[in-house]
Amino acid sequence: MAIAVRRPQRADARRNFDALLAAARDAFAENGTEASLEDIARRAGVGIGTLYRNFPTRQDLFEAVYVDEVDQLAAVAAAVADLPPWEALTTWLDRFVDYVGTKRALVEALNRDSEMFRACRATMYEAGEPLFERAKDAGEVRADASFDDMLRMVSGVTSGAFVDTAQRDRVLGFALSGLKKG
Amino acid sequence: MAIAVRRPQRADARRNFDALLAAARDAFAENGTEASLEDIARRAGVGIGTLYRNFPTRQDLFEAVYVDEVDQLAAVAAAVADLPPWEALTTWLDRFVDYVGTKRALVEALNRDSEMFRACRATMYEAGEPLFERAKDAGEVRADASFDDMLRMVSGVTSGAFVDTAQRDRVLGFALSGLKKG
DNA sequence: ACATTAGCGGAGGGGTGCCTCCGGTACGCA
DNA sequence: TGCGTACCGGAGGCACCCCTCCGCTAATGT
Repeated sequence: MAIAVRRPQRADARRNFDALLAAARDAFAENGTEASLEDIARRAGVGIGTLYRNFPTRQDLFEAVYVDEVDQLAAVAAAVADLPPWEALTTWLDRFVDYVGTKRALVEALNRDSEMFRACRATMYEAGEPLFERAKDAGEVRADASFDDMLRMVSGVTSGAFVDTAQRDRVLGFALSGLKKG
Repeated sequence: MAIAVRRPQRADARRNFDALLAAARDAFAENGTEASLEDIARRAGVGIGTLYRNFPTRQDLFEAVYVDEVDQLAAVAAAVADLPPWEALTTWLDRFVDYVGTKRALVEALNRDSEMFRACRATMYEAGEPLFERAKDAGEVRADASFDDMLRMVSGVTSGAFVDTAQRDRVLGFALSGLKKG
């Protein structure tokens, strides 16, 4: 998957570029997709003009952040490949949840449409779907559920509000057990 | 449960009050809690000043709308009381979902804190929890789940994004089946 | 060391939203 | 019908955000 915005050549420019990306990641995590661009520039210690030069549209910035997140998620999938089917799947989902919990921008993006998002979604599916299919083949997952169903279920439950983490995990457990065969 | 803001006396004032409430309901449904107050006044065909006179804070307006919604939900609970336990529960939840689907403000409110919200939550629990406990007593629902768990699970799943209604219902079905005994 | 030029950053114009304030309107009562 | 007043509505001040433009700064390469 090709990065859409390529890092600038000059050292100072590269520094700014990276600072913006980091600031944007934080801001999107805190405030969702609607985070203020001026605030992001401020956090990055950079002029608003610099932000716009590197990322002409909000979409561009968001995509740049999003690519990173998806890549990390794909990496986790590879790391759990040798666990038993159901464990591998839930372990990956645990990571997915931890990950997504603080980054609701990612969830909001699940339904965006653009070249880039389709590519990212493809990457995520390539990473996670084999885990899902393996669990299904092992007879651990009901046959009428799809990977997409599961992802949406998990991100739905996760993005809701809970009294504490324990409740969230418990509820997520209930929901997942509804996905198991039987 | 006492209504916080009482309807004005004069006929024109009462008209405006009701128009504002209706406009606010729509606006909150469309845009969530963040809906623009000026837009609400505009929809109601009323000056912004009138809005502020009736509802000094956004919270006041929101609460006034919220009270209505909760009352309607409570009414539905009474209507399903004579179905078999599990059916009664899921029927109520179906209504809850339909209801909440177009009114995300209500979901956002699940975690708010204020005199009024506590009261509303109490009302909703009084309405729905008996259905839940009945299903549990009938051995249809796992013992380690609470009504609160269920509500949050359902509203989480529901508030997520889905390809179509069919997927949403399917996924909701999976999640609910995870709540069943076994 | 210095010229070139990529890159910087913030002022500023336009838009929207929040909330207050007060001159004017029209409702309800006699 | 006419009066007093409850109520109206929007202008206006402030804050924030988006995005563009351009004079200035400093990284780079020779």
